[in-house]
Amino acid sequence: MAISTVSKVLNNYPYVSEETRRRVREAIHELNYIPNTIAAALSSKQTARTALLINLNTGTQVIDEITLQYIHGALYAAREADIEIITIFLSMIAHMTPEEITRYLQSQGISGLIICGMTREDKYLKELVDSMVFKCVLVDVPYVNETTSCIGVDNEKAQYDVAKKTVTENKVKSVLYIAGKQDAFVTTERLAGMKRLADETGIRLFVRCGEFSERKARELAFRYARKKDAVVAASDLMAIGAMNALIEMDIFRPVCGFDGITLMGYVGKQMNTVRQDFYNIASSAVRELKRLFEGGTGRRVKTKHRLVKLYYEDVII
Amino acid sequence: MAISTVSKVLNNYPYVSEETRRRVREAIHELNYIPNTIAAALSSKQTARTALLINLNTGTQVIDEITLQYIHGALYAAREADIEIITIFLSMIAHMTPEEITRYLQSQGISGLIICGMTREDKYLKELVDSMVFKCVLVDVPYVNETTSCIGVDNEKAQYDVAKKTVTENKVKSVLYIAGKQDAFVTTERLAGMKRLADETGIRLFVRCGEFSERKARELAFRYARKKDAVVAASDLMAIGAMNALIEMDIFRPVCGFDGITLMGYVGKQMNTVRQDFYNIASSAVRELKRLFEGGTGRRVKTKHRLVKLYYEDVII
DNA sequence: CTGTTAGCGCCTTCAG
DNA sequence: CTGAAGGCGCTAACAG
Repeated sequence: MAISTVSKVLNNYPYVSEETRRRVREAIHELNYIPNTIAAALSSKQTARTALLINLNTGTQVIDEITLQYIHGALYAAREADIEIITIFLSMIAHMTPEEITRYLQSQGISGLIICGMTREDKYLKELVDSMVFKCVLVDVPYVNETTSCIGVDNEKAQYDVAKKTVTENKVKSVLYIAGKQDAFVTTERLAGMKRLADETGIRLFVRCGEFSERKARELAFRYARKKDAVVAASDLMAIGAMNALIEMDIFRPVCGFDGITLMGYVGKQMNTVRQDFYNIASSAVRELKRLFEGGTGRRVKTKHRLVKLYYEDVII
Repeated sequence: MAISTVSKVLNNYPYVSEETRRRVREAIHELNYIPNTIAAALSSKQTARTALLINLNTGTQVIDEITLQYIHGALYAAREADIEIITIFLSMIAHMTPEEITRYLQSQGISGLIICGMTREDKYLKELVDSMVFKCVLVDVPYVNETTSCIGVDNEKAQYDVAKKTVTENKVKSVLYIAGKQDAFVTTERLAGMKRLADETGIRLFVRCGEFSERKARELAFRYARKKDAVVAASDLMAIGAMNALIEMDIFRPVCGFDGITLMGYVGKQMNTVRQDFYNIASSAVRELKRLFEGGTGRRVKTKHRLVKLYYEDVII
């Protein structure tokens, strides 16, 4: 039995008789043989090692939850797809030049990147992506090139859908829309969804920026919600802020959010929201990266979203 | 210039003249040479690859925050210590037998483990640790053997310290102590700290199990807090629950927690708490593992804790 | 179908 | 102090 035959069995190559295959398996078992991935990688010039680049800029629990779901989804899918992923926090490479980063990653044998939480401020990431040295998948950032795909929910449609549900369920005529951060990628898209809804249904739209801040949203609701029929927020956190304001003012307005996060607290109300399923987005990202590895060209992938009602009374820990 | 000379320069070997060293460095720069970690690992039978095993059993945001801090701290320290870490969620291996897990890890060239979030239910992990195939560092689980160290705050002392602070600051005579889960490793230790405090100061201790649940703690506070001078909880989350109860009952009692997590909400009160610094614990774990790699034997490491006052009004996101 | 033979890119003695 | 040579464990042609 030759070394190479074993290799063929291990890698499920054709042209090995069932008999030999069986005997090899047996021997492997007897000898408690443990294949060495490192050597295999070296020999085959394995080309699917990828780095999961994670931005950890804010330390809020909501972000933490989302981040962790990204990591979890990506690692899980990677195992399924049999590609090796190493996790890297952006803070660990943010001080390096794009060239240094490239070298660092290449020395690790990395040829693919999945980037989560990239913002407009991360110029060096943009350069990294544009150098086209790596196959990239950007999560929640609408940017594409030859070797780069992006993935995320269809923010425009999702915001449209969830707001429409709220609006039609409650015969709403005017809406306070609490948008996200001015320069965020998603803000524009979600706002566009709201505008389309306003055009189609004729509701009056009143837009203010909530900065993705619970407190800010709360203040905005205090000032403007009374005169509107409903509040639509571009994130669950802001929706919670608005809802707290409504409760304090002791008035009822339907509220809807985005994200579908698990929250802790005593809000005790329900609201419509978009569940993005970060876990699934990350695993889709891995699959999309695999497509790129196999020669596919960059494209935009929009994942499905679901609309759910969250009842905050139920999620007290 | 021979291949081997370059290798020597790269690995900072002695017996290379400064002149040659300089010339090699220069050439490396000119040629934009990128060393291949994979090959290096194969050749040197590198022995420091480690797996970070993470338990993700509960999906609460508090747990997520802690988990993420563990991951972050470990990855960061690993980079400093120049050891390679791969992240693995326990859910990905929980269905395997210890033998399968061992094979899986060994085939990846892994010889060290850092285990976060292990509970008494994870029997297969215990077996894995006891097989002594890997060098292990257990985070927050007091168990040690020849090749296994454990690390974490001194729960007994920390609980003692923070409660003592609260007790002496407020001239307390009786305390409601809301303990954690019955069978958790940390519960016993923290309770011991409280008992010592009671013995030393003569305060009356009234103990109930809060299961690490905000809701449960709230209920307990409703029932018992009125007749006590202060509430000490074995976690911040439970402290928040208790505090909410106090607010609803409109009575004041000093409250203290554990963990030092960032919380969201409108509790608007302050409380004493133990800041555990999960990030630091994880990075200490990496350093401890390095010690094991270098031939050290298993031991228990207690990390320092700090006492802090949290003002929840300030941490609204 | 099975076995032989080169490497993969680097580290590590061991002579010069 | 420098260079030549033999692997590390595996894969990938290529001959049998």
